[in-house]
Amino acid sequence: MNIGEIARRAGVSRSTVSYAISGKRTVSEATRRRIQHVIDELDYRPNANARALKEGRTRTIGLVIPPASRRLTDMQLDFVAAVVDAAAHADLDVLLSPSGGDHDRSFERVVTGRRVDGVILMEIRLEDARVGRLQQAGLPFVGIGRTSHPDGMWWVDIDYTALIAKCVNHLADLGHRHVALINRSAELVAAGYGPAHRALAGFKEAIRRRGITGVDYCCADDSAAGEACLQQILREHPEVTAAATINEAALPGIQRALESAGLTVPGDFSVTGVAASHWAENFRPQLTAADVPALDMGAHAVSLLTECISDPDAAPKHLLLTPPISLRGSTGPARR
Amino acid sequence: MNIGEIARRAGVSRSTVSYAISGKRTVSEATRRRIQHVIDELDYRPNANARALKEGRTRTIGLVIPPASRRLTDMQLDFVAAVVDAAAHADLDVLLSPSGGDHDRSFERVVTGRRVDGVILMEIRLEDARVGRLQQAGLPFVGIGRTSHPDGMWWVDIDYTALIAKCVNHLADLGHRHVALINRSAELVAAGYGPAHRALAGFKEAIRRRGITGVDYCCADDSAAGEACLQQILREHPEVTAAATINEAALPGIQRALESAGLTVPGDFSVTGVAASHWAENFRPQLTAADVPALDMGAHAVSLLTECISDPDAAPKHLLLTPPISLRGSTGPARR
DNA sequence: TCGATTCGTCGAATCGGTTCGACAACGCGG
DNA sequence: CCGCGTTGTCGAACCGATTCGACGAATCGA
Repeated sequence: MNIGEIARRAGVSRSTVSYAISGKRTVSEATRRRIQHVIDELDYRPNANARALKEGRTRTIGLVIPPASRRLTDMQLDFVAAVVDAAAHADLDVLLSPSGGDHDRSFERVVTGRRVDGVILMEIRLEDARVGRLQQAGLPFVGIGRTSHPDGMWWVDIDYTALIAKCVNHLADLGHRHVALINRSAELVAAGYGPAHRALAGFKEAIRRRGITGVDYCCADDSAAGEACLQQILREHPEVTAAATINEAALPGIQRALESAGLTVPGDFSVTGVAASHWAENFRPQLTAADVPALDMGAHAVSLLTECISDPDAAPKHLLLTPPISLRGSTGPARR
Repeated sequence: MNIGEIARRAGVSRSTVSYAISGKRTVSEATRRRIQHVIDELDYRPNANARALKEGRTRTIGLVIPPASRRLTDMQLDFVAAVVDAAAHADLDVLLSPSGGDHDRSFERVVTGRRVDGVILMEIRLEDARVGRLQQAGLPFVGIGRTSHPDGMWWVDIDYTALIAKCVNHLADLGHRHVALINRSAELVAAGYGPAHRALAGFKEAIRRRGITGVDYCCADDSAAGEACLQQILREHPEVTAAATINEAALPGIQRALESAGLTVPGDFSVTGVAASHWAENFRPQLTAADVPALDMGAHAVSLLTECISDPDAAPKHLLLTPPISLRGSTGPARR
C-alpha cells in the first residue's frame, strides 16, 4: 500500500504516480485515470511521515494548553474547540501538548521534534520562558495572550484592561461609589498571568479616574471560592455595592453568597465582568458582561499562524480584541 | 542539525550516533560522551518524522472528539484532559481530530495517513460507521462507549443502565412512586447515542421491577432547556416527586424551575443522576449522584490502547465502570 | 523535411533517521 | 603463538514519499 505498489499496478513509475496525485507536472489523461483507478481500488493514501520528511513541513500545528491537572476554564475550552475547528477547515491537524512548567518533555518534543509547522501557545504569562524557547528554536508561533514585552511576537489577546475599565465606568455611571474586583486565583497572579494583572491594572486606573474606591480580591476558580470571596467582601467592606469579575467559575458562588446575605440583584448589589456567554446566561438575572469571542479568537489565531508559517520573516502581527459589553439584567443604580 | 552533522562533529559515523542515542548496541564510554557533548551543544533532537518513517510507528495517538461546533459536555472535557495527561505520561503525543459525520477529511487523514499508532474514539453511537472504518483500516483503537455489538472491539464505558437503575432504586427506597428521567437531547437519542439509550433502558427496567411509574423526557444540553423541561414535567405530571438525569448541563435550569415552582429540595422534590462532580457540587443542596470517573477512564483508555497497539491480535479487552453514587443532600423521602 | 518545442514519463537523488552485516582490534585460554 | 569470542565502529540498505534532470516521442513552424 505504498506508492511503489500503486505504480506497479498501474504500470508506471513512482514519480508518475506522485505527479498524478499532486498535479505538479502534466500527466496524460489516460494514465491519470488508470492511476486514480488503482488508488481508489486500494484506498491508497500517501504516508504522511514520508511526505513530511521530504517536504520539510508537516501540515500540523501544535496547540500548547495548560496542564490538564489544572481545570481549564470554559473560555479556554471554547478556544481550544475553535482552534481545532479552524485548523480542520484549513486541512491542518492539531497536536495537543499539555505544558505548564517551563521544562517538560511534551513541550520539548513539540518544539524540537519537527513534528509541527507552528505552534499556538495558550495562557501566556507576563514572563514566559516558553516564548523564548520557541523563538530560539525558530518555530513560528502565535500567542493567546502576550508577555509584558510582546513586540517581537505574533499574538491575539483580549484587552482585559479596557474591559474592566468599561465595567467600572458602567458601574460608576450607575452611581456606585464603592466597587470590588474579583480576580482569578492568587497562584495565577503570582505566576504573572497576564489577564489577572491587566484586569487589576485596568481596575485601579478606572477607579482613580472616576474618583471612587475599589477593593480587589483573588479568588480560586470554583464556585465555593466565589461564595467565600463575596462573603469576605461583604464582611470586610460592607460599603461595596457592586463587583466586577473575570472569574467566571466563581459566578455561581457569588450568586449564592448574595442570596444568603439577602441581597437582591441588581437592587441591592450589581455584578458585571467578563465571562463566556453560558456563564453569563446562567446567572440570575443574566449577567451584564463582555462576552469573550473565543471562537473568533481561535479562528484568528489559526489564520495568523498560517500566515507567519508561510512568511516567517514578516513583521509580527497581532490582534487586541475589546468585545462589547452586553447589557443584561445584573447591574442597576446603586442602592442608597 | 541532523544526525550527519552530529556524526561529523564527533568524528564518528551516523550509525554510531544512532546507537549512542538509542543504546541498542554498545558504544564505548569515550565516544558516547563525545557524541553526547556535541548533541548538548547543538541542542539536537532527532527528526520525529524520519524516525517514524523508518520505525513504522509514530509514538502518537489520535483522539477523535465530537465536532467542536457541538459544545462538549464537561464530562467529555474531563475525559479529553485525562487522555492528554495520560498520554503525556507515557511519552505519547496526541493528535486531535474533530469528527462527527461519518465522512470527514480530518478523520480520514487520521485513519489512513499513518500519522498515529492508534486511536481513541469518543462518543460512539450504537451504530457507528467509524468503528467499521477503523477496523477495515486495521488501525488499533479503543472506544469510549460501545456500539450495540461491541464484541470485536476494545472499549471503556460507563454502565449507564446500572447507574440509572441504582438511582431509581434509591428513589423508590425513599418512597417515591412517580419519577422522571431527564435524558440528553432528542437529536442525540435519534442519532443512537449509547448513554442516552442505555440510561433509558435502565430506567424503564428499574421502574418495572419496582412497580412504580416513570416518565422520560429528552432535554437539550443547556440550562434553559433544563428549566423548560422540568416545568413541562411538573405541568404534565404533577404526581412526579423525583427526577433522575444524565444531563448535567440541565441541572442549573432544573434548579431554577424548582425554585420558581416553590418546591424545596429534597423536601418537595428529589433530584439525582449522573454528573461530573463540579456540576453536582454546584447544585443546592449538593446533588446525590454518580460521579463519572472521567480521569480514570482516560487513563484506562490510554493504557488499553498501548496494549492493543503492542499486540493487535490479542483478544479485545474492555472495562465497564459502575461508579458509586455519592449521597449528598438532594434526595429525601417522598412528600406525602 | 528538418530542427525546435512541448508533452509525458522515467530513473535517481534526497529528506533524516534506524538497523543489519561486516570487520578490525583486542583479550584470553590452550 | 594461534584460534576464538567479544567489543566497538563503519558502510550500506531501507522506510515512502517528492522532485529534478534527462530523454524519447509527438507536434509544430519554417
